Amino acid sequence: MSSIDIDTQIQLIERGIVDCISREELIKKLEKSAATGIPLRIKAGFDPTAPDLHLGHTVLLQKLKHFQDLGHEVYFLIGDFTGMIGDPTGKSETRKALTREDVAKNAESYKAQVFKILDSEKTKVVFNSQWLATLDSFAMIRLASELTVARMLEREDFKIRFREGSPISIHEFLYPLIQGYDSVAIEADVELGGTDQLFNLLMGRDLQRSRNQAPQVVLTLPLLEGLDGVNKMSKSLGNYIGITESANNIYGKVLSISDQLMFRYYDLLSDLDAAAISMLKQEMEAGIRHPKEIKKQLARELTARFHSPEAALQAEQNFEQVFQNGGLPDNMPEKQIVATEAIWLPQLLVDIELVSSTSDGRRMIQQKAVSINGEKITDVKAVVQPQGEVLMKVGKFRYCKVCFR
RNA sequence: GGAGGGGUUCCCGAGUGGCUAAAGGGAACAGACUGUAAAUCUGUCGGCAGCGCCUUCGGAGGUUCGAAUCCUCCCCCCUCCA
Repeated sequence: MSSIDIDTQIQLIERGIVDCISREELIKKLEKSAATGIPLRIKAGFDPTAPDLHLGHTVLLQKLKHFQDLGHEVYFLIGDFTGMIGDPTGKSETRKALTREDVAKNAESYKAQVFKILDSEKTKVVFNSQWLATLDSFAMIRLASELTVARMLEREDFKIRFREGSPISIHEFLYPLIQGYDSVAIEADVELGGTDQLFNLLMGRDLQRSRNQAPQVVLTLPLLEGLDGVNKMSKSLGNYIGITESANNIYGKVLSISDQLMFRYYDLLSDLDAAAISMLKQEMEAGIRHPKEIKKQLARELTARFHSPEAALQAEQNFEQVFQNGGLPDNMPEKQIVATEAIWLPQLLVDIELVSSTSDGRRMIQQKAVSINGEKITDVKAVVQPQGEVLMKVGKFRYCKVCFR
């Protein structure tokens, strides 16, 4: 398919991946594709409930893009059917069933975000309800007969929960089964997923084999740690950088990560090659470059990726102005407040959503975190006269311009 | 079906009649120090115009001057036996 030689292709594909099962099969598939001109089918599944993509997702999306750059075809699978079962990996919350409208809406939202990275020409968006909704119970039981409980318990997550006596619902066993069946349905050549998906991905191979298909090659990618540097990046933990966030947010959040985490982000997210990254590391360790400068470079790169180089520079200027020089942002949230009488400060803070309750506001004032027009307020009984515009600030990050009317 | 253990504030987890808005840890937030990094130190961490009042310990009732703690019924989870 691609005119690039196989070695170069493999090199690109293998960059940053954790598992490749198996390399030989991958090479064979690439060779065959090159010979026949038929692109490989690259599968990756996504949960239909969370259409807010963050940097963690982009690790996988970038890899899909690599395949597209090599001429292959991406099957972007939205698990609208499996979403109703709930992936047992990690959180065990039962998910509520989504309506058809929800799914359609989420899919649109996905597309808008995903094509910031993927090439829409080489992407097929598919829904697994297409083939799963018509799978009757007879077929389902037949599918279940292809696996054993012992095989299921090989999976780390199940093994641990079984050993500890935590509940495992029967339907959770169905999830890997169905995900594997998806691979059969679209005759995937390669499936990508996070390292936590390894078991599910391998299940696809098993089922494809038992149905006389060539087993898919499984590639796993590392899970990106969130801003806390400990847990994996996820929306529910609030430790994420969303790809649709403002340039200022992306830039600022990247700069707030720890130095240690910074190189992890370089490794997993940057377009710089390994040599360039280790050079940066050396420069930092030798004291030639300040870690903050290196972090700024990363922040610029990532901000530019989801916005533009110009926007990234602007975000940097904004950052320097606001946080390094203690200035004010160019555009901050504004709130209109209608009032005729003086407002008790904690109440005002609640009204403009800078704090969650007046008790909280009172605490912030006691902790010297509140300022009005740059002036620290320490009296919890303070009131604000409703005139003109005032700049309210709580802590380092919470700003609001209040316009009284 | 039988026997036993358990559900506490964002999370983990103490608490078995008043001194308990509830120990301790984590997370989070604020302040100091800084590079909006890490580490560290200090403080806060249910609500309320606040030294007092109100709402919280799976749910609903009850006993008591007083209940997270005792009783009754219900819901949910776990373990062992079948």
